Amino acid sequence: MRTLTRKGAATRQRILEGAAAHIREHGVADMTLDDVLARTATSKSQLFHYFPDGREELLLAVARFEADRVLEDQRPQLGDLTSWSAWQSWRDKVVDRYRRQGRLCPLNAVTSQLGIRTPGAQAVVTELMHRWQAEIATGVRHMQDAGEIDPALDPDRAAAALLAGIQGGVLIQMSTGETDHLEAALDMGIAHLRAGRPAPS
Amino acid sequence: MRTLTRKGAATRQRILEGAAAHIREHGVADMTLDDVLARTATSKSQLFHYFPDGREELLLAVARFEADRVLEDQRPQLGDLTSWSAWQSWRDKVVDRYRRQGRLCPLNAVTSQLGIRTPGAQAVVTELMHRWQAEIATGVRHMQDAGEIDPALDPDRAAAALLAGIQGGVLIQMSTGETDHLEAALDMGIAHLRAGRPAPS
DNA sequence: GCTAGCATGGATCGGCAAGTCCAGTCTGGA
DNA sequence: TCCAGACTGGACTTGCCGATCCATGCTAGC
Repeated sequence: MRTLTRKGAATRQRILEGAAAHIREHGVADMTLDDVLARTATSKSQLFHYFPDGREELLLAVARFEADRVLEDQRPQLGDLTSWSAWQSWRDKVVDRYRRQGRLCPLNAVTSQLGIRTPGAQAVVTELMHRWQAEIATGVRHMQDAGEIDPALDPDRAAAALLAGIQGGVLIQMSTGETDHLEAALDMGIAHLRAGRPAPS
Repeated sequence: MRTLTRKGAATRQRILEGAAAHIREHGVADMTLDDVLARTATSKSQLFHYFPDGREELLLAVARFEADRVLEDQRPQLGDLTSWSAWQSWRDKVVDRYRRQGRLCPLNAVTSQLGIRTPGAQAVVTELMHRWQAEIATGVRHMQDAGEIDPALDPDRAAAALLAGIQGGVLIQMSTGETDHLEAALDMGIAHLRAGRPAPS
């Protein structure tokens, strides 16, 4: 696997995306390697050719794939939280993204399947959370610089709380199918940011 | 299984708690029925005698078992959120509970394993969330009656947001091992409740 | 103390799915 | 054009684990 021909890279990608799609539709516990092969018109030797460690390596690759999507799906709003209307528009995008996704969170599914024994999976999630939180915190700092948020507020801690609310909202949605909690958490988080702002000069 | 003798009930309970303990230690994917049997000194026929639908029924029972623990572990504080110091003490108890529990959340593990195809698992979680949210909302109403929280605030929505923060904080803890997000979410949620309170007469 | 039916032990089955292997094909650089 | 090595197909092995079954112990009410 040192060198991949174009054809090889395409096959690898097809397997990866096929696995991701299957997981999004049926969950990870139901995913068998043969399912992926059938869906992607590939054979077992190919799968093990591109993912020598088999199922585990494939799942980890899916986790990375899905983790990348999460932040991308919030662009460009996430990187540009420089006005209250931008925050609102980001909030709407997040809600919409997860509403579309439905009850199944592929990333949570994969990581909870890989579990403790695979530190790699946790690293993927941890890094995602750090990047996500950092981007939110940047937005908070922007608003502080603009005098819209109390400068005494700790941006990282505020971002952490907001991120936790999002994660929990999505988690609850996985059971209830409703985005009420996600929306409430986002609205409360943003309201809290606005509440403590200095009086307009 | 219509009637259980005392001995039978004890065996059933032993299997249930053994399974729960194994899941808490090793995760659900690693749990095999033989593991449970070995740990509880029982035999396969007993397991299927008390859980005729086998693994799935056992996991569902574990989910219920763990769900009950969650709220019980927050007593008596959760049922008595009638002063700010009570809220703070509840907050500390929640953080402490999840810090003890460590990276593995048995309930999340079990439900994400049972997944979509078992509506029962989702029902267990959904009901837990409803009860939890209702108890928090009751606390909010108490504080509103006491004039400590803005009466214009929607108690259910505030409770939903706070609950989402908790869930997300715990979820993030499962990857990072840290309770920072959980604490930030709780603190922000409670701060938000206090922030909008009417000026003391 | 008898007996109906609950409780237990453990051997065995059956199937599934991960992973291996080898034989054969295609690709691209020299 | 040639060939090393990348790519592909699919049968096969292997081991695990959920589930079944039946023979045998035990309990509890009468």
